Amino acid sequence: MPKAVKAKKQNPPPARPAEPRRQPQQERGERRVEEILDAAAAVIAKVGVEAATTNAIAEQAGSSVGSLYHFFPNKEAIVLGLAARYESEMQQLNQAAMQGEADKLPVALMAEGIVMPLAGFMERNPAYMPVFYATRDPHNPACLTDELSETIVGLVERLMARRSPHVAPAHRHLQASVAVELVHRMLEYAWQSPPAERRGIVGELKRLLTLYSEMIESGRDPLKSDK
Amino acid sequence: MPKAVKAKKQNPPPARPAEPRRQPQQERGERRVEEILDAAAAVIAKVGVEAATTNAIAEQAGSSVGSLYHFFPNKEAIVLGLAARYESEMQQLNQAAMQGEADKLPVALMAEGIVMPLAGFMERNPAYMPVFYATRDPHNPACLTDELSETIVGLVERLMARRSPHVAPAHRHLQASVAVELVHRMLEYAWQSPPAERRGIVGELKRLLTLYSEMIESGRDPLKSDK
Amino acid sequence: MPKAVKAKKQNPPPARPAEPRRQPQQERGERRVEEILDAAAAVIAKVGVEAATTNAIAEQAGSSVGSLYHFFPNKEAIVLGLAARYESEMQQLNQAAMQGEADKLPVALMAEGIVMPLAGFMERNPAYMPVFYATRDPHNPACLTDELSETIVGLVERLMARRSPHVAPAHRHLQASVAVELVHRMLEYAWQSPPAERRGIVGELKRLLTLYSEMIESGRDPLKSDK
Amino acid sequence: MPKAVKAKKQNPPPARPAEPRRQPQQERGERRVEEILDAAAAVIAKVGVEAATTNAIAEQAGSSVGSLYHFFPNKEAIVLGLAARYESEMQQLNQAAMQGEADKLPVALMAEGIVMPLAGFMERNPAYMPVFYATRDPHNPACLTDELSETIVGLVERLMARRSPHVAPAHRHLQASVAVELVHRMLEYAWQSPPAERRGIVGELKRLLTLYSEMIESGRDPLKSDK
DNA sequence: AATGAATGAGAATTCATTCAT
DNA sequence: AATGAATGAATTCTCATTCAT
Repeated sequence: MPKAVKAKKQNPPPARPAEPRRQPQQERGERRVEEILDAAAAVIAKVGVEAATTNAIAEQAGSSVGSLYHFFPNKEAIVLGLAARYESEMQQLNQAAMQGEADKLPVALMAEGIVMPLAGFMERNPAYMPVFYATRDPHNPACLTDELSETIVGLVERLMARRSPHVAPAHRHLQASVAVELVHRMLEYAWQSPPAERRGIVGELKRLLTLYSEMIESGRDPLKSDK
Repeated sequence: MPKAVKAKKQNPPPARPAEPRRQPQQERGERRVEEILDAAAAVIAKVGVEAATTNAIAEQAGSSVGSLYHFFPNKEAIVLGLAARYESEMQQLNQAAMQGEADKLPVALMAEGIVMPLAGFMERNPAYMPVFYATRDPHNPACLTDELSETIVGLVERLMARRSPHVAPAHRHLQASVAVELVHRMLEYAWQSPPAERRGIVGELKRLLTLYSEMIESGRDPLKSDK
Repeated sequence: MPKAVKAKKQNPPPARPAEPRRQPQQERGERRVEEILDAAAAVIAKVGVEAATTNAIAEQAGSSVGSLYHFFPNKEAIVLGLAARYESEMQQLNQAAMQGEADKLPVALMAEGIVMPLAGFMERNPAYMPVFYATRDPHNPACLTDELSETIVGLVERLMARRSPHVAPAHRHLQASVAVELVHRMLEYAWQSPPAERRGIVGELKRLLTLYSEMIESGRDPLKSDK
Repeated sequence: MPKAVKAKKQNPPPARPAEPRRQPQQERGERRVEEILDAAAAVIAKVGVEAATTNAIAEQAGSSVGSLYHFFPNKEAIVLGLAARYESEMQQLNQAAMQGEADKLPVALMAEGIVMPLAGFMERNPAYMPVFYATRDPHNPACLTDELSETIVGLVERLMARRSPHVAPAHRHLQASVAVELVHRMLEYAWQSPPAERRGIVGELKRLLTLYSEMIESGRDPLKSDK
């Protein structure tokens, strides 16, 4: 008798607000929050988001669960905290890549300037992808849909607006989103692959991004072009 | 001597018993295996791989856990069973798209012929992406690295060999892999997005694939191309 | 392709997680460890080792499974913890029986002094035998081979060395082991028998031990003794 | 809140009669019963009584569970069936050892004649000890208390009656029981020990049995002898 | 008789979260 | 604030036994 499947239900139903239980005002508190996020990143890099237990994170932080729950209302909040931290770092990287001379750079160089810093970021932050994926997974209660990359997409849109002012805004939004996802997901692929293959994959990604940018800036639609 | 005693453990390595279950010997059994996989797909589509419990799957199959474990040694095997089923369906789709006239089709049409059937497949099989992702996640014990897509990559390589015989085999392998992942991951993105946006994303994916194919067949490297 | 899929499995050898639990850090924790062992002894005395469930033990301890698993990595560790506790109690009993005047006591009195305290111990610790047997059963994962009684055998050997210095050490080890097992197993028999018969069996055991000691000390081999 | 521990309860409460479901009259049925017992012995020798599953036994017998349950009402009955088979073999061995010339043999030779055939029996029947122990374990539902060895004890008593007619019958029963258990349990010890040590242990057992027999036949009580 | 699929209660173990100290 | 013990629902998996074919 096929019945409705129960969704996984965690112990009590913790009201979803999930904002940090208190804004740490003392420096010690802020340091602790950072230590916990560092620990969470380390644990998540090792075992993934699901398998990262709050106890493991606390231990890695040289602390105790109880202490951890002083600063975060639940595990989800820790993941979101990490996501927020990553977002702001990413933001800065992207800002750097998309400002000033980026407006007039040849597309190939622009692609290089966007992809390589991100590749470096992923190399340095092995927990980024698991966190990113968890916050995108519609089955995950901590899913952020896309609040996370919206700001980055915004950056890209603005860069595109400067380089290709003729494109309709709605279309531009789509193309910016696709470009952002293209870079993200192919970098994820690169880092899921054996290290020896990464360089090659990243190269192809740069080519893809260059081709896509050329297309946008030229206004050509390859699906219709019969040249 | 009030001490928490350490277990000796680590005896032999019986990880989990996980003995392969007997192949179904009666027709009824084969039907059951299919029903269980169907049920697993339904549950996974609803709640994801991690949250899909064996009990929920059994219930959805109108069966009991015991019966499920009669055919599958553990939950992981169910996911892998689904993956295998998907792979063979995918294989057929791709084979259809890459045979015969695909050799001489214009790239845009070839891209269309590859992307659209896959998009339809994903539409019909909402559990495909969760399963695919789980079997790719290095943190997941059921991770298959890439046995799964190797055969598809092989198909693509052969198509490419016919259309662009000049490319070096090693490079061709890289490009085929990248093309397969591009399609996969961007389709995943499309299906993680609100339905209204899917058509647009799929359109951009077709453009990306077309551009990439053009690049390969023309032998041009956009990273070096003189403006 | 309706096949029961074989799991790949056999990854690394993580048998069971079974990480040794943290030593209790607070006084409360030490108390809990003792309570859990007490509860385990009570439950095992009632239903045996196999049938003693962790939930039953936790309940008997007035605790919860989770708490139990806070201190013991698995059920096996609880049994081993009990075994260790018993061993150290036994050690003390034996030490008392084999020191000082035991060196020159007539064999019959020595046997009395060894057997009776152990009989009392078994009377007071009805879980001893089930635990002892489980830790000796080669089919049991918690089998300790004989680490457990080695220390007791050592005590006996030393007593024998003082009383019968002429015996070759290798032979002495054999005889000490046999004596220890004789006492153990016949006491087990006594406690598996109806209470009314115990006294008689224990008496015969004392006779056997006395005869065996006489034999050792006299150097006579009854298998060769002339009629 | 310490509560009463629930005893392990197997699925339905199968009425304890547990006699073979049918007396196999056809030869084929008898052969099947024997095959199943052989299979059970093999499996039990490998994994022990508790871990021997009915499915494993059926498979080892080249049969199916269903078939197995045609001949035995439950697992317990299989173990008891094995026990009965062993008992009758043992009986014959003992009968051979205790007849005719055993009446006048020197004790050392009598001990030899009793111990060695049993040692050979245990060597040939590695499932004997697990089965024997299971049917003696008061926590085991298949516990037979001592119906099993009663007949053997009877044999010994009769031998003793012929060799030492002066002993009071009640005392003789005790001594016969103790002698039987002595041999049994020390042989069990020998077979739980590494093969290299067995010969030595069996030798000591023969000495013990000889000493005990000498004591009985001489009427001397070593606990009182001050000689 | 034989086969093997079906059942489901029950066992071990985990882990997010709370609470006493 | 910090610590770590306590909780217990939830999950995976087992296995004796029954049943349909």
